[in-house]
Amino acid sequence: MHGVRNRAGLETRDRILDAAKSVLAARGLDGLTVKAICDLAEIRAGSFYNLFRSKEQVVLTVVREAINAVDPDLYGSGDSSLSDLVNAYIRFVVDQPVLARVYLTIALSGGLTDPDLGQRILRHHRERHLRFSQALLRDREGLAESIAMERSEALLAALNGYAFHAVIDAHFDFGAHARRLLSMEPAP
Amino acid sequence: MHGVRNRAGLETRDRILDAAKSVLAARGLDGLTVKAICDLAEIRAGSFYNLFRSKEQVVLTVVREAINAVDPDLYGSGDSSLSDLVNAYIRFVVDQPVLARVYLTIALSGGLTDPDLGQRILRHHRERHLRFSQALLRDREGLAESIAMERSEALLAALNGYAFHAVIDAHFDFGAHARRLLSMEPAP
DNA sequence: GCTCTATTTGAGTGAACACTCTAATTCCTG
DNA sequence: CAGGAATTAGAGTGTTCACTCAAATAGAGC
Repeated sequence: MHGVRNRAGLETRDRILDAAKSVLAARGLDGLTVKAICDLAEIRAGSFYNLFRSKEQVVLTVVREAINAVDPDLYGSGDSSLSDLVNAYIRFVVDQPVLARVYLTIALSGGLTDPDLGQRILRHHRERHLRFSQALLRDREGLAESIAMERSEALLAALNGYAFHAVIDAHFDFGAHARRLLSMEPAP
Repeated sequence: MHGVRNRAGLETRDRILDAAKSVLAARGLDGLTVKAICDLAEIRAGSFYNLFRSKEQVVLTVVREAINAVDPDLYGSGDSSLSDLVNAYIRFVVDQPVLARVYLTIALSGGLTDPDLGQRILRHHRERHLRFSQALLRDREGLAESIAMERSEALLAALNGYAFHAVIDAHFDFGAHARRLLSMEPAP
């Protein structure tokens, strides 16, 4: 067999990524050092650099995971309702607060250091806006497309604003607020 | 006269704060080093530490300035309309994008390193929510207070979400989107 | 012009950082 | 069980960081 040749390496790789996420949650992007990751993963620096080319590569991997987590069925059926999409967002923020914080942090500070990353995040945001618009159009038949674009963009902005609040305030009930946004949408 | 004894020191202090804001805008919180500040302000490290106890103190000073900038008339007449408040927010984000980015960055990463700062930002957010609610109540007579709280909170969240978008996307027209939020509010 | 304080200088310190390298070890494969 | 590749250990490298400090300078008040 060839597939299990690097089994140990894959396990270590997961430990590194888990440790990186924990450190990011506890100490932020500034506190994310290779030493901190290695200490938590109980490995030495040599192993780290055997599996990752740089610390930045670990961050990028975690961010990619965060982006996929917020849109679990990006390549799914494509006929979700608006509340499906909002509920997916709620699940992401509530179940994976660490990744939510990482995502926002990288979006803010990553755009400066790595233009590609900034572009990727913007593209992801535009795709999500499109999905929300299309879902709203399906929910409310007869709604003008321009109005749907406008309303879904505002809804998405409010969700992002609430997500921001949730990240900086552990006591904030993100789920309740997000669901309330849905009920504020004018009925069909 | 005693008041002009430290004139030179005050000038240098301003140069340091201006330089810090420029560096923050160009390179983010990670790129903010004492050396970068001193180079831009054309001073040596000794002068820096003659006027500030630490780099953190400079950051805190800049953040306090940002908080005051977003609420220019915090202790003003207290009878502003909702559009007044939104316009003040727009002016802040459009005219001072540097401070806007700093504010969001600090809110995200600062809460971890300095709990006081996180508390301060949350308190500021709550105060702003109250002002928005009261303005909405004045605009729409007969509106239930709980509904006003809910709607103004959603509006504020959307504004914050749009501000986030503006910070990571230079081409985003924040003013237009923010004003559109106002027109989406149900008429009186 | 003298004095005294505020200010600036610039070399220096130690710690922390990301990352490298070689030798040892583990463990799959044949 | 032997060969070899994958993995790991851990000391080490050079850089950058925030911050210090003794000495030089500047400038206001008498």
